[in-house]
Amino acid sequence: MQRSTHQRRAIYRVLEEADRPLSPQEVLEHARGEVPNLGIATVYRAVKAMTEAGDLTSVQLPGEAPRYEFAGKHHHHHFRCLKCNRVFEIDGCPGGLAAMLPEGFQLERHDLVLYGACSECTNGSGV
Amino acid sequence: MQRSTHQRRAIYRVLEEADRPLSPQEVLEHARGEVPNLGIATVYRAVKAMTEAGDLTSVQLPGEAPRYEFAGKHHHHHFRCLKCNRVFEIDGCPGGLAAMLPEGFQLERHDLVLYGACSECTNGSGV
DNA sequence: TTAACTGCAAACCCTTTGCACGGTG
DNA sequence: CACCGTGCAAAGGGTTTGCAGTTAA
Repeated sequence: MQRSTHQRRAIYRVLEEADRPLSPQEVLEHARGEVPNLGIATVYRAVKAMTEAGDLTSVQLPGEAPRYEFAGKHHHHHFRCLKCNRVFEIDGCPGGLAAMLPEGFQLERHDLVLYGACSECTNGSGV
Repeated sequence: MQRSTHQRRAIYRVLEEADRPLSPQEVLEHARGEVPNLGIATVYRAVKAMTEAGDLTSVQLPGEAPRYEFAGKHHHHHFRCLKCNRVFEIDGCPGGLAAMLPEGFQLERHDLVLYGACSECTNGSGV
């Protein structure tokens, strides 16, 4: 079993407090508030271990490095802001995807990623 | 403007003859049939230039290296068969995606990837 | 002719690994 | 006390860049 160390608790807490998937680099920057000497290698090792343990899942957007969020959430998708590059969770899910498939194809799962501007980056249109 | 070189014509032809998106490495391997000393750097530079010129588009599936295909196709998505790993184009597109966004978010574009079994791999269920 | 293109190899970036020390159980 | 976990730094793998020679226009 895994040990509960100062570093891992900090990493866990950072992911817990963020309401969005974080990259290892983002985790490092946030967690250094608690553990100043935290190394990036430790973050990589921790998220890998937590993912294998089932506590985290990796969120992989096309062409981008993996981000991590807590596992066990309800089915959801992601939105990436093209200005600040942060990734947000989106609760909705379009229906009728199976109807898009050709004859004989069977749908098992799907990934949907929306791109645009988040509310903070949408200046001048209502924030 | 770009020059028409032996290497670029070979790279172009390889992508033209393939009926699926190719990775730079795959392009290199195929194109070396015509240009034995072709370097990987040249492939990267060529696909980058052709993409910027609008001749190619990159196809990026989550967690996978980018592949390239000819641009100018109609808006479409991709289906990857979990058994044979081939990627197919899907013509349909779900609507109402903007409605899934939180207040103040603006939708610009989206990526949808469907996973499952293609008709050839759906053995025992009607093929 | 001349400036873009190419091949090679080194540089880069992100991620992983090796090692000796520190801390958990 | 035994060993896992950590930080540092070096190694890896894939992509990009610098340079001098080549080639298209």
